[in-house]
Amino acid sequence: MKAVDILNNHNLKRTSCREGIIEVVMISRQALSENEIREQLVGNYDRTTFYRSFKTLEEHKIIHKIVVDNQCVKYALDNTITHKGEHAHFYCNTCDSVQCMDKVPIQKYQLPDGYSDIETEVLIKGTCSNCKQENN
Amino acid sequence: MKAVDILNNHNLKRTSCREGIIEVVMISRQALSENEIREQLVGNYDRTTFYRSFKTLEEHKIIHKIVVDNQCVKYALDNTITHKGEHAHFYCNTCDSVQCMDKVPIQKYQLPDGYSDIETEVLIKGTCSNCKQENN
DNA sequence: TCTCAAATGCAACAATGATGCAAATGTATT
DNA sequence: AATACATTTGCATCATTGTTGCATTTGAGA
Repeated sequence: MKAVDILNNHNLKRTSCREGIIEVVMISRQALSENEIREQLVGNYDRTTFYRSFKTLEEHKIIHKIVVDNQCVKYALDNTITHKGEHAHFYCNTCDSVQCMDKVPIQKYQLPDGYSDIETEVLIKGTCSNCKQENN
Repeated sequence: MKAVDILNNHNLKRTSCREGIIEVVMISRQALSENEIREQLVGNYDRTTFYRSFKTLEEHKIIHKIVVDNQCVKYALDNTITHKGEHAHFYCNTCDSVQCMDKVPIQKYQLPDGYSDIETEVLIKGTCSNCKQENN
């Protein structure tokens, strides 16, 4: 699926900023921060445009946001595009990267009476395979 | 355990700001934001002092931070004080409250080869028991 | 090509995280 | 109880991020 098709499917205008963001996020194996995405984009966009593009893409479930700590926000393609289901996220303490763990499904949690869950976010922090190798 | 004792145990100076924060957090059944804590404090402290107090208390594992979305940060007593172990957090979409689910332990996730986990954060979003009742 | 809603760029503001430094304060010692 | 010193505070200041209003520009259908 191409970025343009995704935009069309969602009745979103094809603007170079949106198209660029989707393409960058689609290629990357890791979730990317706003700045990491900006660096890989061809055009130069105003911060507001960028911000609003993220918001739009997120609202249409084309990308999803992963918040590690406050002040550390990353974006990745959404499940509805990748068709890989709900998954845990991994944050590497060493290289600060964030990855969608497509093979690690979210487990079910039993809540006390009266509580109902709609969505569960799992963030696993540790050392990624890349950084582990470097220690050997 | 009193706030003063906690500070002493960690070799931290007993300042009214730190003492106040611990007391407020200790009493509350819910995790509280910076502003919610400030409102309940007697004294009036500079924002920087406040910020640095949180940082110190967090570093000494007296309180812990729960990040819901970026821009939504709450604080609660840490496990090392409550002795209740690692637990999931619950965020109520309706009333915006955050609670430590002491009875909901973190489950183990099987990671791909090469990845090692140090810590797992689980945030369950939904409707809390209070808000559910109100719908009846 | 024209039209119009939608998106962009710019200005501006709020909230939050963070640091340097002088003044004030907590605590151990005398 | 007074002193001394390291720690903490308050203030100024700055960077980053989230957010909104508005005039201009642009995408896409007629």
